[in-house]
Amino acid sequence: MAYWLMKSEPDVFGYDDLVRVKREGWDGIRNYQARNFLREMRKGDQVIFYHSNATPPGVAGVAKIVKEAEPDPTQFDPSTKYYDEGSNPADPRWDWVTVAPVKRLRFIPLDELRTMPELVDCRLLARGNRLSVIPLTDAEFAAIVARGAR
DNA sequence: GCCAACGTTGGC
DNA sequence: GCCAACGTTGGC
Repeated sequence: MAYWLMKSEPDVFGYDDLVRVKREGWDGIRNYQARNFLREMRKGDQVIFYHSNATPPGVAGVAKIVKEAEPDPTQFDPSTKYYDEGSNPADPRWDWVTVAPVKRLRFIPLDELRTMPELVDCRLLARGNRLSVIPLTDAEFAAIVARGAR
């Protein structure tokens, strides 16, 4: 099983929203590196749900992959801000995965994540990091879950 | 292929 | 609202 961290802006879609809707297509990924990670995800992989652009930013809970990558329908929908006129329906450029909630964690603010020795090498904390889908090691995932269980 | 301009992300 | 980081675009 693989582990991931995915960012979402809680003003748009937060962990509470995931709990409410029970499963959600993770739309709007428009970065090739992030897309390639989406394509590596397998059903059952565990995901740390991170609130970005929030006050404060931080980890909100655990989710899981319930459906593997398939074309993100918003790329073909001009009414959404994720529309990509350059994407060919015969060979779609962007994918989404479907996620479901697993467990809410005690909210772990970014400042606290920065104090965790297990996360010193995590891309989330790297200067200038903007990637919204990040692979985690087993140890990083376990440390975050343990921290959020306190 | 280089690189300047531009747009976006995301913390603060 | 500001700005650092960095990905993308497009002229050459």
